[in-house]
Amino acid sequence: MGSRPQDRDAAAHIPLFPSACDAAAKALPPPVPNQLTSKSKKDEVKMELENSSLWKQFSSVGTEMIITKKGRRMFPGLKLKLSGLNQSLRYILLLDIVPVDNSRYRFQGGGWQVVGGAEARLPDRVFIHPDSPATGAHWQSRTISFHYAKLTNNTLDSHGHIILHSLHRYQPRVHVIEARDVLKWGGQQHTFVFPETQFITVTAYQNHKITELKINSNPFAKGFREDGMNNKK
DNA sequence: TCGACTCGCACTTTTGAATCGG
DNA sequence: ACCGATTCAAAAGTGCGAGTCG
Repeated sequence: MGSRPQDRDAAAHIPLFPSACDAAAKALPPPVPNQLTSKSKKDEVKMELENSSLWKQFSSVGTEMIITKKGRRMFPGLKLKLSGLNQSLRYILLLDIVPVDNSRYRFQGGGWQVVGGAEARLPDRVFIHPDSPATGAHWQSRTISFHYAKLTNNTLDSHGHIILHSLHRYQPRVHVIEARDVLKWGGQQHTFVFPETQFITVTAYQNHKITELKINSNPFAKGFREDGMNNKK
């Protein structure tokens, strides 16, 4: 490990906000309505999902995300590349996760079935990327990762984690907000949605194929791989 | 009774402080 | 005094499975 060169210019941004909190969600302009998608702007701000192939691998099986009381990271995580920003302007990056439909699901017969209506929608929480606000140059010079964001099923959560209902289908969204003045977020907004990052929340994996994929691709789960140290037989 | 959920466990990587060498 | 590399222990991220809850 040792030196991490990207820490050096971490001072180039001013950490003004906690990574996530309700207050920040309220201070925001209302979560951007869907009409602003990446393709709709003519100034060509672009976002690319860097680990798209991994996401698609999961998506083709039916991505499941564990949610826990204390908060669980997403795997795969969102790894993004930004381009088309003004090098010297400051931007804030946000992650939010919105319901895809009004249904509750159950895994049966090898697939996901709708078994009823969704739970009441909870107050939206956003995850503010810890580098925010930072210059366009900063965002464009590296892979942007939201792996610090955590998901929880605890509706009373006080850690600022994103609160979701189990067994519901969700779609992550990333917002890029121009912040000319750190206190005024009124600038242009861009919202990016990658359909392959859609997932269903669970408290325990339902589809064994997803478990396999996670074990084989998440380094923390290495201990469960068959070729790993853990095959005690 | 049963599906959804919780918790402790073994195993893993990551983090960060201390130490060393030049 | 400085800087980078190395070491090492603590912290934190995994799925599992037994147990709990409603």
